[in-house]
Amino acid sequence: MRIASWNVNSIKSRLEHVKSWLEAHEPDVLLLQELKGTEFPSAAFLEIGYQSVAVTQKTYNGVAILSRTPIVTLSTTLAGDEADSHARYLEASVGGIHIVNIYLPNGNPPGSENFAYKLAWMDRLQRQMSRWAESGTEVLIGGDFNVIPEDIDCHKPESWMRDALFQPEPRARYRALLQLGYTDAFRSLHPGEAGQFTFWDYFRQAFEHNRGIRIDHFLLSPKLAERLVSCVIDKEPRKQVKPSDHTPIIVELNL
DNA sequence: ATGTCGCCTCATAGGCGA
Repeated sequence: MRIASWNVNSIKSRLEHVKSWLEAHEPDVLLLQELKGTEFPSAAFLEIGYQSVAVTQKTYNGVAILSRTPIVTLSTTLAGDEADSHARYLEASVGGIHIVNIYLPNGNPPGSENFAYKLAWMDRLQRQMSRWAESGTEVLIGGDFNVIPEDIDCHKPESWMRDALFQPEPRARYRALLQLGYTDAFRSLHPGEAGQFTFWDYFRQAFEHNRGIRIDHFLLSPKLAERLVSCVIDKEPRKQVKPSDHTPIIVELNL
């Protein structure tokens, strides 16, 4: 089973990019983040053989799961805050696999209300992942985590020192997720490999110089991690005209 | 501080979020 994740930075602006990528790669499942609008073009994806479930809001955020087989929605909200109305979480069962798509808050600037919301969101995610670990629920969590896990995951730590994605607090929380027994699929298969990024700023020709960060991740529960075959970043979509600032990451599991 | 996108509106320019 191949599962991909892609922050598209507006599905309206990126519909043709996503469709052509799906037709070329035919993943079983695609997780999308940052849809940026209430309209989701489910009919356009159905035409090319993908069913979909989307959680949307006006202007901001938004996540969707696309699949060639039926999707059973389990939850559209992350537990722990009834007042949180952001469209950032979608939990589903697809082909017998428990899949969670997240768009973790950006949190900039550090020290702001946004930053506090990010940390609280990560605490809620940790509690949920802890419950799954305790109950032995095998689950894959994928998406835009908005966390640069280690120094090796950015081109130059100095450039990200003042950014929320690189602060000690979110990084400590990301490590805490791993300590619960989850595996960072990409890093486990590519230990010590530098220069592997999923996001590059639009400005200053960041992509051309490979000045990026690795913030789109797949975390696997123990038994799924045993089934991990490959995890690759496809840089090709980032080279296209009018690209998203993120590019897809694809994980393969032998089920 | 800046760079560049995409969205929205007290809309055709500017603010916000990323």
